[in-house]
Amino acid sequence: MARKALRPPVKEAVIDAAIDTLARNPGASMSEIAARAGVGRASLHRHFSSRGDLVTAITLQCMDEIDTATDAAVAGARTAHERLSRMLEAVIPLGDRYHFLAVEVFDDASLRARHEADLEWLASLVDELKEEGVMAPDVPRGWAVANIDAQVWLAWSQIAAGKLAPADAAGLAFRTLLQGLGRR
Amino acid sequence: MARKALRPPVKEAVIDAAIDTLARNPGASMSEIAARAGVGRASLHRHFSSRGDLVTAITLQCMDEIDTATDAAVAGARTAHERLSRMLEAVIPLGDRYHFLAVEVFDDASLRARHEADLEWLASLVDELKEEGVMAPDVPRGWAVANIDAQVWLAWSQIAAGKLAPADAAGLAFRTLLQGLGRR
DNA sequence: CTTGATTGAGACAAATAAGTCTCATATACT
DNA sequence: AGTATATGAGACTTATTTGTCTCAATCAAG
Repeated sequence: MARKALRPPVKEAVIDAAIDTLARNPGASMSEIAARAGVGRASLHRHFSSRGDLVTAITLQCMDEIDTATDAAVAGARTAHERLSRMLEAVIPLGDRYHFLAVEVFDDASLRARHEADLEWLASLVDELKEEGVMAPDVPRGWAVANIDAQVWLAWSQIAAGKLAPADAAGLAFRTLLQGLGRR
Repeated sequence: MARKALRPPVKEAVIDAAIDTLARNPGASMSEIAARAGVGRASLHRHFSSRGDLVTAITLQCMDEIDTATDAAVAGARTAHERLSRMLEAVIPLGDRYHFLAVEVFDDASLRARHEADLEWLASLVDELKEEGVMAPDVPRGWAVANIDAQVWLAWSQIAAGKLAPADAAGLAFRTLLQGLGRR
């Protein structure tokens, strides 16, 4: 049953290490990333020509992962209310990816555009929530979007800090979003 | 009535410029900060021996400003409910200071300790809110604290982006905290 | 007006990080 | 086993940034 000891996939290790490292410190050096990936520094440049390339590739990968997970989770849902809930359940476990996106500054124009598109998706979800009477109509669109974004970010931060059980996170974020922290 | 054209206070200009610049880009160089302050780069080192010194000084100043503003605003309030409201009203206009603190990583141990103390103050406010029946008792302490923190951060971000009127910000944050974005 | 302090500008060395290249080694594939 | 490919380690150059220093100009105060 012993699997042959395959050569570890360097590129994936680098991507994971970079997401992890850059999420904690956006100014981390290539050496730090290589060290965390358990890889020689030269190998980084074999897969990504420059630091900017690496950051762009990682950003795109994170966006893809989040979008894919969101689409799959939201697929069968009938109401926006349910879509919001399922989206949180799906995305919060990907918090490290999400956290990276929040920390990273998009210098690339196409990345900014892509991010805008994701925010626009959230904005139309907000509109639907209002139509369903689940969300108060007088809440500004941008405010609602920013709050949904923030809940995902917060949830993962608390999980990563060991202050929140992963199983509780999405439910807590959902409740906080719609009902706040107030009584009842 | 014409005031004598006094030499502009360099140190204060540097501090303001540093807060502003570092809030947007924590990795900003001393040259960038000097340029924004309209000051020679050498003058930065005349007032702050190293980059670390500057960051520490600014961090402390931001903490002091926020604590002072909070204490003054909260002074006359009778209920925790009112203290929360007044705190938001006082701190959100200092958002640039606050934003800087959120972005900055505390490498200095004493700064970390000071920040912990501020969070502890929030935590006891949370406890009081629960005793008053304003906040749901089953909300985890850390979650509540993180959410209050996040609302201040969010409010200022939206203001800075021109998406939210400064006059509406604190009220919106307060309502969102206690009632969420839900209807009623 | 004179004196002393502060500043801006620029030169300079040291440190750090990015990117390139080489070479010996290890792995995968046939 | 034999070959081609990928890796790790290190040397090296270049660019950027930090921190120091000097000097002429400016400003404030007596």
